[in-house]
Amino acid sequence: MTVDRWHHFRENLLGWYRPERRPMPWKEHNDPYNIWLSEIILQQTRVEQGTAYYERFAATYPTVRDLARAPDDEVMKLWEGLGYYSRARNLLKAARMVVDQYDGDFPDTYVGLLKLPGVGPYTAAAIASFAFDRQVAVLDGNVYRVLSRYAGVATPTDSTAGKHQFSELATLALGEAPAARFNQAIMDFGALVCTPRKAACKVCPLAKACVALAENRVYDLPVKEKKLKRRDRHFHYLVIKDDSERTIIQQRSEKDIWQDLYQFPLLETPKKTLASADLPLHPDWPAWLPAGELTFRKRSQPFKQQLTHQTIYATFHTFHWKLMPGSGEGFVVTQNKLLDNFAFPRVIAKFIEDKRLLLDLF
DNA sequence: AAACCGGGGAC
DNA sequence: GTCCCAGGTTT
Repeated sequence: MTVDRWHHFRENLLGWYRPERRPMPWKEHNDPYNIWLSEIILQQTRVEQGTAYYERFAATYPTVRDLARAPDDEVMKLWEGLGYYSRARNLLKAARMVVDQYDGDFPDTYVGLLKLPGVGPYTAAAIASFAFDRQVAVLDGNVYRVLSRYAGVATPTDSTAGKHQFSELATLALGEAPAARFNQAIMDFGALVCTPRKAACKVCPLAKACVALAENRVYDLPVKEKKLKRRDRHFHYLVIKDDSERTIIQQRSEKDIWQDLYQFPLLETPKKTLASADLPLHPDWPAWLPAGELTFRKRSQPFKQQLTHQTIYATFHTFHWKLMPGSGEGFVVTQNKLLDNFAFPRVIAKFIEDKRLLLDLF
């Protein structure tokens, strides 16, 4: 790929770009806090899905100091439903680091930004260029696709060699172009023109020099080498009610999915089938829960929750406990109406929502 | 280098 | 069903 071809790439990409073609609230800002907030929310998340969350976070926490003093549970609740919850934990850690160690000012270099938890190569480049006008190229899923096709590079993008090679290509492509505008442009271009399927090659301003198009390899690029492996998991939740509109929840602490979110007491089994009457025999049945004092009420149909690497089948077993204690080790007794204050995995939030619609519980 | 971490939407 | 999304961290 010659210098001339990257010049052509740059000029035609910038000629194509119109910021208003893909409106985003954070395009109106150039302050690091709003840029950082939007970039964390958008990691592995579609713009359409993340925008509402960004609006809520920006309204609730107008400055990094507001965010830094927010309670953990409140931030997790605001993040509920967005997934990849380590982002929310790192969001708070980073906000507190900026306030405590940087006097409320974000680092203004790529390397400095990389020190913040939850900020990797992409996000550091995005903030450095958008907020501080640094000359660094972003490398996200859109950029991999656009560059691999334009240059005809089949090196797997999820390999170490691929990340290196495409990082160099991105820097070549950027050249001396205005970095913020170029980075916005190439990502919008990947999202609107050079899309994974049904790419708009017939109207593409880069078609003339696109290697993949010339060699009819558009849909063979980019290449990924890792295959997706899935496993099934079967969760049995214990929904325990008493006579005064209370129920029992606990916070997940294991290094597993949904860390720090809340749930009903959980028993996991290798197989889908498990009679409600056999639940107390499960090795993980809580020691603080006297099976003899519980009355079984009903079991739900399995709820299916598809995650990227796991398929969760969740069954909810409802019991009545007449003499429920007020508190205990490792669990929380809460009024049903206060469940709204806790962040739950989607599958549990859906169960609660269903029950409320049926005026059945909660 | 490989595994792990969510949820939703397009096809 | 499969793939992808304004990726990052841990093992």
